[in-house]
Amino acid sequence: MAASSSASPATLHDVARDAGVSLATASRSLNGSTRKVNEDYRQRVLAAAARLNYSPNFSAQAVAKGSTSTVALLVSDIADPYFSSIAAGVIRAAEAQGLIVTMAVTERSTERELELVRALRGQRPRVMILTGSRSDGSTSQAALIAELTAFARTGGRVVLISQEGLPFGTVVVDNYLGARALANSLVAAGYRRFAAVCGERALVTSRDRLAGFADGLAEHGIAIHPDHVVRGEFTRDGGFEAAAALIAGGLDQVELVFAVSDVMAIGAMSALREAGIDVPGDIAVAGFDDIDTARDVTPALTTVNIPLADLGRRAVELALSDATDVTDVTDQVIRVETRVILRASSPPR
Amino acid sequence: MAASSSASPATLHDVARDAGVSLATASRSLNGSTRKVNEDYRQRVLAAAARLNYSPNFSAQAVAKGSTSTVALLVSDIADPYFSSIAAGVIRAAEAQGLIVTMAVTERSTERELELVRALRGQRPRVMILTGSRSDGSTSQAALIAELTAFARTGGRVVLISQEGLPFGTVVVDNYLGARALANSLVAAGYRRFAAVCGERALVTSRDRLAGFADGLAEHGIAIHPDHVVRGEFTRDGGFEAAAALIAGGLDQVELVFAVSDVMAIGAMSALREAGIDVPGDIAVAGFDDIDTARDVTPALTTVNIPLADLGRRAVELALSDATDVTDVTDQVIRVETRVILRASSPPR
DNA sequence: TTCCGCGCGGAATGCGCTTGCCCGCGGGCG
DNA sequence: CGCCCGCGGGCAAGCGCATTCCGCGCGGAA
Repeated sequence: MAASSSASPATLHDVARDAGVSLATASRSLNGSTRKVNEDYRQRVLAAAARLNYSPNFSAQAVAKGSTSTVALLVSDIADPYFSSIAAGVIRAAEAQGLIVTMAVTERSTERELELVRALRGQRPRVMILTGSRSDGSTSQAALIAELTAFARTGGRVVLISQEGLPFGTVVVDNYLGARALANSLVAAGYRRFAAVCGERALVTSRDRLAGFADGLAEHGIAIHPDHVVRGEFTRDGGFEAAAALIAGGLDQVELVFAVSDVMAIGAMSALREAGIDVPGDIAVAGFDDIDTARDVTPALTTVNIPLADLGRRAVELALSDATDVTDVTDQVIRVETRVILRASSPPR
Repeated sequence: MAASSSASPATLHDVARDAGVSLATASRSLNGSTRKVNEDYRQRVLAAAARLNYSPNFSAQAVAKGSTSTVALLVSDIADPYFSSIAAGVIRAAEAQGLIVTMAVTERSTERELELVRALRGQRPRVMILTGSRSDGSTSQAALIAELTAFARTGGRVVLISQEGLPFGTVVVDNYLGARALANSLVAAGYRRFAAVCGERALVTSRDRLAGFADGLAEHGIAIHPDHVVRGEFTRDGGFEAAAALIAGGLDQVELVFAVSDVMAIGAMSALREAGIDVPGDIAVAGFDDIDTARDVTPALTTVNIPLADLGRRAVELALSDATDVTDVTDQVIRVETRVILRASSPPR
């Protein structure tokens, strides 16, 4: 006692000595290998481990067996409910398999994403899950793919969430179809004049949703006036600012504002409220994602449901499923369904 | 090419051979040790590394130098904005120091928390950050402390967020004072009759906030009727149900419902709304935490601000600050300030 | 010209652990 | 009664890397 300051952790060697057995036996007792070990010995080892408060060194184990049991997860912004829900799904599924999750945040920068992938590769994770919308036209895109490919070729599994077309396992949301269905529902509810709050032009997700929505409207001969399509960051504040711009530009007869994500929709609602515009009295709003808070804002937000936690869960399942030591089953695609949810923010007209 | 399937990653050895230098030189070139290495050689090594797409094996590095550069973070529920904001702060601060964050989720179970701490110890993280309210009276509490102590004694740093009294570095929020200040502000705003929506009795955070609030009211000779203190899970749904119970029990002349957390407050607001009770027309609401969505609900939620991301940031700073190889500077306490934020959910009466 | 010291590359050691392999022992079968 | 086989303990060889120490070569001082 007392000497306290910073001893080093007990090693397997210590345990073995304390139990009076060999290293091999200690190792085999503690994580049951294929080999059996005499129950007496096993108990002795377990007791010694407990006595010494032994905790196996994962790094050493990883080095020795040449594989880890970690999952690396890359998200744009963990404070964003969209990502945190997905992360929750990933973590839950991973922990169920005894895997540990390491997480990194790109802050929506593709350069940073590349850096992080490079860094995470050093962990030799079993699985690497990337989420967040791809931006095409990014210069680091090619480098990213190269890095991921290198990782995959050395036995790593890559799964992308919500971004199609890359040669890896993928869990996608049908943004286009979901948005189109939403548009149809809204037209059926009596809306005719729309505005849209979008993310930056390069963001595939934003673009797909806008396209789906526009096409849905087009089926009914309705178009969104170009002036009524505004853009901002793919965040709550981006939605706020875009909506503010929209208001400043004059919303004419706009009846409903479609925001390409719930967080943007919520920002937009705040902007409308601040401008003294009543939602849904003066103008209706709809979003996309069905994040938890969508039902808690007032009026509750009409949106398109995505089973977010499921996205995460299925991503790890997809990653782990591959017993198939494959050439290119690697680019499997799981498509999850969306569902239009009409709430008070878009009452029937 | 083509052979594709699962080669093993390039090792430092490969790089050294490819560059025609020794292992030592390669190592020194790639992560600049104290020793200098001839610029020519260095370039050769760098080139070889790039050519082979080399990525250093962190596990091996960890084993070799006997220390890792990871931070382990334990939260109750990553989808809860309270925790995800803290996590965001932790991750940002950790990444700024070149540390990798591994995350685990306790799902509010103390047994699970213990298991996870045990597991995470195997990672030999530099720092372990636990967040989430302590529940006293838990049987695993002692075992948890033992585990953490063992970890700390072997050189690990433990930091607790928002839970006082344990012999480790701690970042605390003054829940009591914050709630008391809130009570004072609300009384000043003209409120006199209160109800409270709380978490389970054992949750220290919930208890402190309720106590502070009650004492704040007591300063003005006001008390909360025991029937008007309801309990539920420390979640959005818990708040919803507790408020529903409150409503069912009859709210008499209650003017304001204080929920001990914003998520519970938001649940409570939903319950009130569903019961046809107008907020704040019929009844006002206040919460605690100032999560992002507090300002986006309607009416915007009166609450007590906690700089959540800062909590995370300061936790890692505290953990890393200790150059002091100490006996028990380890139980340092950083106290962060709270700030009452009055919003539309509690207009002056 | 000789010697010493310094700068820097390389061989070797070790980190904590897993696992292939050898070997001793006991039991079943011929 | 002897042989063979299988069970299971232990030895030791790594896993990929950092780091210590050794030694070589070169430059400057005497």
